[in-house]
Amino acid sequence: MENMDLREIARRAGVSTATVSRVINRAPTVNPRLAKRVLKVVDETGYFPNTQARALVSGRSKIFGLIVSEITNPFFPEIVAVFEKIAVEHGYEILLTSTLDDPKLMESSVRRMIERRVDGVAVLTFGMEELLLADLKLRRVPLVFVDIGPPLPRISNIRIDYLHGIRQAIQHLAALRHQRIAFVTGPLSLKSAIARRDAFLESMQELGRAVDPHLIVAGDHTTEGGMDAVAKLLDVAAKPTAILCSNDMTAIGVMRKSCEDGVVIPRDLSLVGFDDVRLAQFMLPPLTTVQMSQAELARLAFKALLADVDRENPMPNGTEYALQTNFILRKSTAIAPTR
Amino acid sequence: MENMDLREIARRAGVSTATVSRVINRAPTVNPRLAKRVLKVVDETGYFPNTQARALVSGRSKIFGLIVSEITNPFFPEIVAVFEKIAVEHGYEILLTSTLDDPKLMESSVRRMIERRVDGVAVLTFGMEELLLADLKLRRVPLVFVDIGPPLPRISNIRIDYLHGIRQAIQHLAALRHQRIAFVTGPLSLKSAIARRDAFLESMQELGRAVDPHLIVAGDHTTEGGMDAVAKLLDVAAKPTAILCSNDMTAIGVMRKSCEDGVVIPRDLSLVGFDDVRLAQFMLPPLTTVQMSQAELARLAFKALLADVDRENPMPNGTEYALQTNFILRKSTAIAPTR
DNA sequence: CGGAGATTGGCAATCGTTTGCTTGGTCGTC
DNA sequence: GACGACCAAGCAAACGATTGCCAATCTCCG
Repeated sequence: MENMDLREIARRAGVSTATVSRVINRAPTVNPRLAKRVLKVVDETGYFPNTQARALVSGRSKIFGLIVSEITNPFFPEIVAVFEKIAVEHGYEILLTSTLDDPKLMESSVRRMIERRVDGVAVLTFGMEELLLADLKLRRVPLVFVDIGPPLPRISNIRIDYLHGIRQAIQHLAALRHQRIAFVTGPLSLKSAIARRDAFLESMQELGRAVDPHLIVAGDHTTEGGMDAVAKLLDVAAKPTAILCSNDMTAIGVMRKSCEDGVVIPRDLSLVGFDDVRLAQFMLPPLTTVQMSQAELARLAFKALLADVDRENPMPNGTEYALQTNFILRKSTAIAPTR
Repeated sequence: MENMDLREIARRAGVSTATVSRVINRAPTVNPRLAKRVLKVVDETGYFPNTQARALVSGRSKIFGLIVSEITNPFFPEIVAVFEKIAVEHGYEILLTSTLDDPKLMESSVRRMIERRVDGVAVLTFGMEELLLADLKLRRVPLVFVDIGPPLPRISNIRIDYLHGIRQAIQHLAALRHQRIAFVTGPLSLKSAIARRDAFLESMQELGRAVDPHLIVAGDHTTEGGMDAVAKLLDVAAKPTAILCSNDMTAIGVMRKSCEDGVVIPRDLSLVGFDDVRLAQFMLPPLTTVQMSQAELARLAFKALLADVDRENPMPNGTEYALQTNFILRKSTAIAPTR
């Protein structure tokens, strides 16, 4: 029961290991009656094929790597969950690594992926240095990035339309008569953080609004960063009446700090997040935010990888996928306070 | 560069594959000068050993399974992060699966673990049916459970002292003159949910308090469950002035719903959670809770697994580890309202 | 200088599959 | 009735490492 292998199954069923292998892999060339006999033995013995042996000879590990920046950031677990679900449905496992945006860890992540011979890697770090991926590229492993992948065969990109949702958010705030709208950025080492900031600037410009540079402060996509940002913003002479944050964690930090300082949201200050983390709706007040669907992102990433694996002649410039962002109205914004 | 194997390294270094293997595995019997020469070649070629081939012959996959109930519950990502970090430090990878407390998924989880030949499994679902683990037991894979593992060789248990923290919480509420203290349970199919409820009952009894059965309502460890629970509790004739929840997600749901109903925490209602999820401190008001350290739990689980792997003659009744819980005072409790 | 004992490194079997090639048998067709 | 086409099943060679066993070399001492 414990140490079953192909050979043993073959012996018990009175066939060769080749036949058993074919039965298990549903090869069409095997006589149904024989197949049934073999399957019966497989069932009775509780035999499971050894994935490593299989991987060794077939050259396919049936593992996809998934690199995220930080699993404890609530944005990612949802992605992991969906990606895992789909992967399993397709017979894949996932090798999950967190980089914490630390180059050392990125390198170790990539190394781990190569050692385990993954069949593809989804890089959802929103800004990882491409350099470190040289190794992966070299090995012709299919890759999928968010926004930053180079146009090469077997490398896909998911292009995120940050502007769409952010523009809606800004228009919403403008309609509420907010004159001084601040923006808390993410770490500017991340391409995606820059893209969000730029989408903010562009949206403001579209409305003919000048942006006071004092109203753009740097955060780091953590709650702590959000708290620090508020401290800076409310210290300014002309305080903002609305704040847009580069992600929800930042916004949650802003809420927390404002509350401590006696600033009431949304009465005194309107607040908009970004990501639409599941918890956003459970904040008090429920957080208005820009949604970037985590489930959809995971689906696209998997689809991209699966499309490139087994493909003999891949697109020479890779494939592109698009993901929309959308404004979600909840309760953390209100008409601007009159002074 | 791309297709390096032991043989090729051996050829280039002018030695046999056996020697290369020994160098890589730091066998003490190889001449240091030779070793240096081999390592140089390994470095130059960017060679990585093939883990599957290694696993096949050595019988050790260097993978630990990690079964959690739901990765999107903020309690778990922290565990995953710490477990992963330690695992990597020890040369292990992790195979993560979520069961969503669904028997079908539990079975598929176990099957996936066996197929990939994991060297051990940490079952952190807080109440998985033991039945499904029959397969794993049979294969002599080291296992670690929370509270519910049977006393068998290579099976460890992490015993959680729910009572300690919960007793502190109840004493705190009693000191604030709360007469009517309610409890929102988790899904009672989980052993851990039962244990928490029992700890609540025992703590109340210690203080000579009778518990009104109407003040114990069923939740399901989700925010939605917490919201429903409040609806039931505040509908009762003699409303509670304090609520203790079986986990933080439930407490967050309670906060949300209370707020909607105009009940102010902590003025009108004191609230205590359980788990001490990182986000708890960012709630408004910051959530008072009972801490069960996720990092420590992950550390213990890994330690338990590592201790049992490679061990020739394991403890006949398994090993036990203990994890304390502790009361964490924040801002969601206050003196009972006088009516 | 010779031989015992300790090192060092190579040969080859092995792990559990997949799969190209071969073989033996069945069937249809002329 | 013979021949080729076709199908099903088996043989055996990989895949890329580890490791037991043995042979060669070296060391050291009598």
